[in-house]
Amino acid sequence: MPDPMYRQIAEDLQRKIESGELERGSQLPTEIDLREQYSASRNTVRDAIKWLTTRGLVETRPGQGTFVTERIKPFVTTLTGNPASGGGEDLVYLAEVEASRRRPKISPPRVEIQQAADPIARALWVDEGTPLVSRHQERFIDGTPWSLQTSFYPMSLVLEKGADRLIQAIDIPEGAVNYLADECGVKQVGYRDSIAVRAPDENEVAFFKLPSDGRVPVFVIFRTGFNEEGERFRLMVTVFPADRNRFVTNVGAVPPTIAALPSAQASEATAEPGTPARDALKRSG
Amino acid sequence: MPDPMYRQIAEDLQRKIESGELERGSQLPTEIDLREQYSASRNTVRDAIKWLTTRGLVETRPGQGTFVTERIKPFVTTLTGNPASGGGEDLVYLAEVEASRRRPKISPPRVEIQQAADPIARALWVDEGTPLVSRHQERFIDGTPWSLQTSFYPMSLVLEKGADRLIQAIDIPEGAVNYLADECGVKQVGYRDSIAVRAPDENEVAFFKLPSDGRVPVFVIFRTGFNEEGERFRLMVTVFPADRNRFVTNVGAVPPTIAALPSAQASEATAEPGTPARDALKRSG
DNA sequence: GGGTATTTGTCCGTATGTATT
DNA sequence: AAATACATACGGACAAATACC
Repeated sequence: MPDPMYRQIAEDLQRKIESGELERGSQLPTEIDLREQYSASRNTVRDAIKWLTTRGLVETRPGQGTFVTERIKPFVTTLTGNPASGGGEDLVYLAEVEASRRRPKISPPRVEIQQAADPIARALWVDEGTPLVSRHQERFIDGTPWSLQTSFYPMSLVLEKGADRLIQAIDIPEGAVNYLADECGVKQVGYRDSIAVRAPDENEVAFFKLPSDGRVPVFVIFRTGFNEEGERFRLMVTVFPADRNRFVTNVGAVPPTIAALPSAQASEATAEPGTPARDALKRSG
Repeated sequence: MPDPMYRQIAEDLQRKIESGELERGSQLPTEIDLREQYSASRNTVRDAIKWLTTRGLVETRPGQGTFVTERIKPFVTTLTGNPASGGGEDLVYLAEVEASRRRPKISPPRVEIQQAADPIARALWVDEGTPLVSRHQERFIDGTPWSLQTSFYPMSLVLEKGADRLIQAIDIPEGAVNYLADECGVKQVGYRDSIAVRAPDENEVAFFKLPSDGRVPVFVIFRTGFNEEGERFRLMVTVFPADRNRFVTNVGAVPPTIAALPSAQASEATAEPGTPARDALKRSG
């Protein structure tokens, strides 16, 4: 039993895209042209295009046409670092981005005092309603939006430990983890990252300029920081668009990251981890 | 200027779902009913449902109806472990799953000899065409498909180091990394994980029983193993459905994982990392 | 800036097929 | 076998965005 017609059209176009017959970034025939090519109605052609759109193969631009999507050069973030300096925080972020010859930018933080709500309270192991400081920052690379980050700290750090700079809407250049260690004696001896993926919400679609149909998911990374007593004193929630980001963790003795070697950077940073898995499975399936 | 009608319908239904007015797993009114409720055509109602479907809020079942999607209890995999025992491989996988009182199952491996193709050759730093052993396994939890894993080893390990069991289609119960260390003196002193997300291919849709429109992405984890000389001797590619998996990495001194404490497991394992970020952004936006 | 042609987006109505109960 | 509900496919009309003259 053959596939429905819109699938046949979509798969034929997919084949042309993957074979290179339709080049990356080039424009597809208009819906009217495709209607004639495939002897189908315009709505059926649109269903085929929608199928390709969901899979990220093409994108439509009102008033212009339908285009084969370009490959985005991914940015690689290393999650394992030095726990005492906050690994993956501002400092590491800036160094890592500059090592790959891109220009980072961080917005000034938006600081708020909140009452701990359910999921955040649970992650920090505090009761709901506990006062928290939240610091929210937008991060850019080469002018394009890259991540949204919100960090949460118990207000007790400010009230009892004197961490006044946490409630000031000013960037902490040396990193909040270093600041807390140096000024307040609260040392981060370890952290745990939890990595998940979900559909973006409206704010994220707008900020990252993602397609409004929500087909591009976002990474959500929860970083819980532990002090010397094994207590949770910090939660950092960072959201990254999944189409332009990779994450790396190193365990044990591992040679230096490729990104640290500018000359070799192009070779691995641009390798798309998606493709080989698919190839491997297809070959062996 | 208001949104198009199908968006208004979709957002009204979304509100009802998130407010609990429409319960998880319950059936929505039929398309005909919705057509009358909202005074729209059936096609417009279908556009609204499609919008909700793309975001994973509802699912349609031909002949039955449209249903609010149930939340899936995620399984958490720890990526950081003991490099010498393969961290995150069979042994750790089984222990971790059993600690959370779920029943794991691993298929016998499908073993093949391949010539290294582009992306895999690059990850292993070998020339294209180099002979490789690939070992492919399907992994299940509680009978449901959980991951697809393919490991690649240079054939030189078999030919020169005598790692004969790599080319036998039999599971290596102690783990391939332990086997290579004990039998062949090839010790894994570290590994690097690369984490990406992409749309599933047809094999993955079929195996994981994902919705065929490809809206549920998959995690792809590349694990590159390094020996004492800092050489890459192993590549493991694992694919997980993104809707039922989370990943955790621990850095520095971190208290034991929640999953290791069966009583407390429910509290954090079921916390959805997606929600708090969204809440946080909404509150502060 | 304005007007026009092109292209995709939205919305309608209808008919028929397919899966499930 | 019949009823129900979603899936596919067609055709038409107008709106909105964009590009170009």
